[in-house]
Amino acid sequence: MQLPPRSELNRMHAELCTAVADPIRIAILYALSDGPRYVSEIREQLDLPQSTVSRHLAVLRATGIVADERQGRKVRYHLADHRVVEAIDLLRAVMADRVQARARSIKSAQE
Amino acid sequence: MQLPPRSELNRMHAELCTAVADPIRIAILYALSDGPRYVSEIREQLDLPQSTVSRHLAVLRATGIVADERQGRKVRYHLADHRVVEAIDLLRAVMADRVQARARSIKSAQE
DNA sequence: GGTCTTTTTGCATAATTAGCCAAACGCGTT
DNA sequence: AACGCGTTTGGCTAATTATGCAAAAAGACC
Repeated sequence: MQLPPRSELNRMHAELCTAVADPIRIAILYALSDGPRYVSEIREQLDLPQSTVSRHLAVLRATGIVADERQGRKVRYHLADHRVVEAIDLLRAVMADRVQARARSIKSAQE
Repeated sequence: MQLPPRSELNRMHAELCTAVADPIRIAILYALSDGPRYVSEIREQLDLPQSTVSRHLAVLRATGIVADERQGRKVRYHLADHRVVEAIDLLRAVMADRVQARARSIKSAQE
């Protein structure tokens, strides 16, 4: 099998990025980074309609970022690859730096 | 100044992720990871309409991922924070592993 | 089979985004 | 000031995505 062309790889790459580019999905990923969770636990923690949580989990599942396993009538989700959380942590650090820099500049402008 | 609530941080975080969640922007970021580039160079390398490249650069600029500086009539762009490329590299590795795993499973199914 | 619990899905609506062409803008040159 | 080059933006269309409610599925238990 030959490798896909670079543009195709970029498309798949973007698909992966798109999956983590949502506030709710980010919250879900951080919840899962502490360990496996049932859908109901996530729903409770985020205080969102069941269907909303389920859809977002479906997006993450479709891209292979998380995996699920039935446990009786519940479904438990867990991270499939921890590097995804590492990646969004990196971006979060970038963002945190920016927020902090902005706070500093506001403060100095007030003095 | 007090920190924004977590949901607000997640929203900003997602904004950052959204900015990198596009095949063209990923290609641009990789081009810039080698060093600063003029818009015309990027346009040429990616073989896209000028306006398309410009819009994507505007998205990256708006989120602070890249910065620009005029050089005569040209505009040169460069990465503002190298960690963004590190982050997408991590995701690219995850994707590459998945592509490879799929290739292996196809191959073994053919045997 | 009927019922309760947990999760997913159908459907309709609202909002966001990409894309291109053509017009405008900014800057250097004559 | 007129022209040319490089870049951005206005305006429109097409496509994608999120959302919530209500209905359906899947499993456990009687």
